[in-house]
Amino acid sequence: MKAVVTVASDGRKSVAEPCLEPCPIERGMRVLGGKWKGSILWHLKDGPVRFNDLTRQLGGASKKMVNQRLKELEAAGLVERRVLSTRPIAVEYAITSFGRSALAVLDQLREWSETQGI
Amino acid sequence: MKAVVTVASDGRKSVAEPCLEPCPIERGMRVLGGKWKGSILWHLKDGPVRFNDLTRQLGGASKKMVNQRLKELEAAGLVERRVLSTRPIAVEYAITSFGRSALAVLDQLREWSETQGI
DNA sequence: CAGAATCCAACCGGATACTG
DNA sequence: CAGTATCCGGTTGGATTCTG
Repeated sequence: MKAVVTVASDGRKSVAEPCLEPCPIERGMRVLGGKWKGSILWHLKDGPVRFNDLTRQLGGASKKMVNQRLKELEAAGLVERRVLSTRPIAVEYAITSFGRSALAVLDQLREWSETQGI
Repeated sequence: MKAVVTVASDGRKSVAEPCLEPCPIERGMRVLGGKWKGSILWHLKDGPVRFNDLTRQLGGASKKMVNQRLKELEAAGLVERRVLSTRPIAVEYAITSFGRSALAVLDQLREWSETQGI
């Protein structure tokens, strides 16, 4: 079994062991599912967003929460973290091309939710 | 705020408060996302499946787990529970037309997972 | 601004044993 | 067969405070 070690933008390594679920639905859910992850990705589709802006746009998610999910998304390669050299520091998060490939799925989920009145 | 009270097949009431998230992605995820929920739905697409069969097919999910998720899916109207009058008792779970409407989303998730090698 | 650190209650989910 | 009951360690996530 080969673990996937990812080096995040802050230099720390995270060990994301590959999801061994036989069901592709389940594997996909582990990446896109869960609280906030899909929404975060969705909110980045029109361009990079700053950390605090993102937190506010999600309305109801704590900073801690958003930060955790962002790290997971970054480790999975769906999102990119960029530090802007300003004072005070600004950080923006951008969706990667891989992340963008997931938007089709999310868009259908959005459509489903809306047409079904969820 | 109006809570949605559902009466399950065992007669017990469950109070599923409506998801108030402004983001449709998030609302959809609360219904389809989370561990095993998508997979369960997916495994019912070709016809009703018995409880123990389902548990085995998911491989790795405990009975307790599957049962909980099934109750949630039933409360949300995606799945129907049918008791077959046999000895010993048999129970099968079938996907509803509403549940079937979600299969398109799940199928795209499956395709995404597979093409992206997830 | 963008987090990190800490505390803590609530929930989750596995294991096991039991039931009609 | 299809659950329920109980125990229990681990994780989650909110609130709050602190920092470069």
